[in-house]
Amino acid sequence: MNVEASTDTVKRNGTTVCAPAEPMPPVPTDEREANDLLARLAKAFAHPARVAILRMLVRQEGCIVGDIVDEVPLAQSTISQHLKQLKDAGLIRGEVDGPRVCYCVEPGVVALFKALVAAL
Amino acid sequence: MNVEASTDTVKRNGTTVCAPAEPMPPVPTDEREANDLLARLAKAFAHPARVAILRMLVRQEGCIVGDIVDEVPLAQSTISQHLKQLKDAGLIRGEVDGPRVCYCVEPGVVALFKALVAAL
DNA sequence: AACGTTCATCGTCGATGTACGATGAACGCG
DNA sequence: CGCGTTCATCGTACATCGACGATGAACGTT
Repeated sequence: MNVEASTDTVKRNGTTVCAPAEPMPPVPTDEREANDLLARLAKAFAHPARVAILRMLVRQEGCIVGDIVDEVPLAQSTISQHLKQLKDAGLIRGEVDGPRVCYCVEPGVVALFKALVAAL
Repeated sequence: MNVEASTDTVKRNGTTVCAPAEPMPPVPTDEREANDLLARLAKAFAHPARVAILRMLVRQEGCIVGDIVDEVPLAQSTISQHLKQLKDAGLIRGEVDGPRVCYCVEPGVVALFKALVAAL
């Protein structure tokens, strides 16, 4: 059976939305801490698939894993691994929605990354 | 014989300066290219030592490898490897200065990285 | 020409990253 | 309850990273 049950241009995510976002964490004053943090966040962006995933999440403000699997040409397990890396870096958050999982950007952490890069 | 020949608070880099900088490369219009490029640059920042090195270079506008080896607690060969990665990413440029090598930031590429991140 | 200094490269080793298929856990539905 | 869907995790295989010491190449100095 196909996924197309209700409409023909379904986006799986439907109405799933995210919990309220956290505020932006502070930029470390200590330079070594700032370096470590920037490196950790940069590492999360160090793969094209993860950049693509994060862009998707930024665009549509919450997204089901299946949507990502449809758009990124990688196996489902591989995408799940990339999502885990993004989550471990604090850049995204996953919320269970029945049998599915909705991933959302953590805008504060993205803003922190932008701030760290802009301060280079 | 020590390096301290002329002054006692020597910075090895002395008067070594960099060639004029290149302008900022264009931000790719194709999203996949932008993702690849951002991932490639982010990977260069994905290690604290490389962030520290780049910060040094930004601060003092041109730097001798020995200065970096003095400030970063890693073996000389390891630092050379990190410099190579930064160079391969296009973020820095090395110019031979007698027996030494002066590394300089490529400000256009740094600006490109900032632009790509800011556009997230 | 011989030497010391400076830096890059090589070889090695363990750790981590990336990809996949297979399996498992959680959930809604019939 | 049994079943299909959805996603995470496991196990595996290969590539790359990150660190080091040792060696080599380029250069200035003596």
